[in-house]
Amino acid sequence: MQLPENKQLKENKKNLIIEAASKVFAEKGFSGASIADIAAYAGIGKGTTYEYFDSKEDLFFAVFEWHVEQSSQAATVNITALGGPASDRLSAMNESLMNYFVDKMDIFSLVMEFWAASASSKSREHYKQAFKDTYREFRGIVSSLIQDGIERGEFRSDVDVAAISAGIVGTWDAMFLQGWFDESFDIADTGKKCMAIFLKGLSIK
Amino acid sequence: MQLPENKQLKENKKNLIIEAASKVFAEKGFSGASIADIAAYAGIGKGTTYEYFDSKEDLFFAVFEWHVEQSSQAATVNITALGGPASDRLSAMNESLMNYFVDKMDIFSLVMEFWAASASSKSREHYKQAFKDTYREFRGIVSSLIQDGIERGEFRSDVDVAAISAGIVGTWDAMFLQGWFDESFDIADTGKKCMAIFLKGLSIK
DNA sequence: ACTTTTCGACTGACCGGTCGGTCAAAATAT
DNA sequence: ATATTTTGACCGACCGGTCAGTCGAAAAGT
Repeated sequence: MQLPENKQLKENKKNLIIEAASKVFAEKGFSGASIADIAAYAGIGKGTTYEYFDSKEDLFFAVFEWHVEQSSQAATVNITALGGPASDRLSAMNESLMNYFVDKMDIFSLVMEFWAASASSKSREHYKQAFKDTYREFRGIVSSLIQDGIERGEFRSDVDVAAISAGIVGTWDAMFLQGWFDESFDIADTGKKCMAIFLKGLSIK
Repeated sequence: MQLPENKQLKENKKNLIIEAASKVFAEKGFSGASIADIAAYAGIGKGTTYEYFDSKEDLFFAVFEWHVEQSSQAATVNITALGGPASDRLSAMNESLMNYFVDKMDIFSLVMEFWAASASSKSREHYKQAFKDTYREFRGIVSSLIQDGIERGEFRSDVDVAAISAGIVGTWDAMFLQGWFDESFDIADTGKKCMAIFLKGLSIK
């Protein structure tokens, strides 16, 4: 089979470019990074980039999707299988996401570039929609866990599940934002304590 | 007195430019906005802009400081005077900030541009420092309120005040982020409910 | 041989920042 | 009161540099 092999190669090079672009965009921002920079970093010619992506915007969006995919995996890994108390699973999810991002704090600058793209890029609506879906997905996962906890009699049933889910998901953004600006801010520790407060508020007593 | 009147005029025009720049930057982002755009929007010549600001970067930073000032006022107004229960004052602060931003949701795109500037602008350290200070200020205000509540016997004393403050302050960012992407997300309502959870977690019982 | 992929020189649009000229009003002289 | 000079805010044409995207030629693959 040649075609798949061909496709495979294509796909590999595409990923190579995306990873290079990810680094360079993270370093210099969307506007600050030039296609020439990215191509040089990837060790290819400038023109080659355009064999795989139609435009700079297009490449940037591909980088975006790639990272959405990655973090979505970090969120769900180790959680879905596990069948213990809901509070344990929420804590596990919390820890998994914290660790994922603390490890790659350097790419958090990209997240801010993506947010900005949702506000003023040419394809802002495209980014907005993708973020909207992603946040919904994350809130959905948390909601299910909370709902499960309620049904097990672990959590109070008079809480607004959607609101708390938004709060918990939001706390992740919040921790990274504050950690980004302040090196002395302990992201993982503060995140854990915030989760504890949420769990205390949810607890049946 | 001639000099102050002169200064006054200067100051007025500076503000005029800042406000125009604020609109245009919010609309098109830092890179997308041209000085020509901004000058046209302000109804002045391009060259005039440079009588008041050294560079585009400089102007953008002025816009940033202007908004930091504004939101800082929105945070503290109605709170410092009031002497009721700490939980009431926290709720008041929550509501004041929510209302301030919900009213001017359109400028939230600027916030994201500022965040991005802290990551990849030429003067990223400048922005980072300013954000660090601002977040510390906000966390400080919340901390004092919580501390006060603990001393009044309103709140439990075995909580990590700094962590909860970070959580509460972070929730504001979080609500606006999620509201930004999703029109059907009720920022004010969800914010209120999250604050309620935090207060429940803090409550002496 | 010929097809596919890679490449980087080139182009044209764009834009930040400069600068010499203009003009109205303030200061000064008569 | 009127004429003359000085000032500096204001302007936009212009310059120099940058960079996304193109394209034809060279290299690699088959």
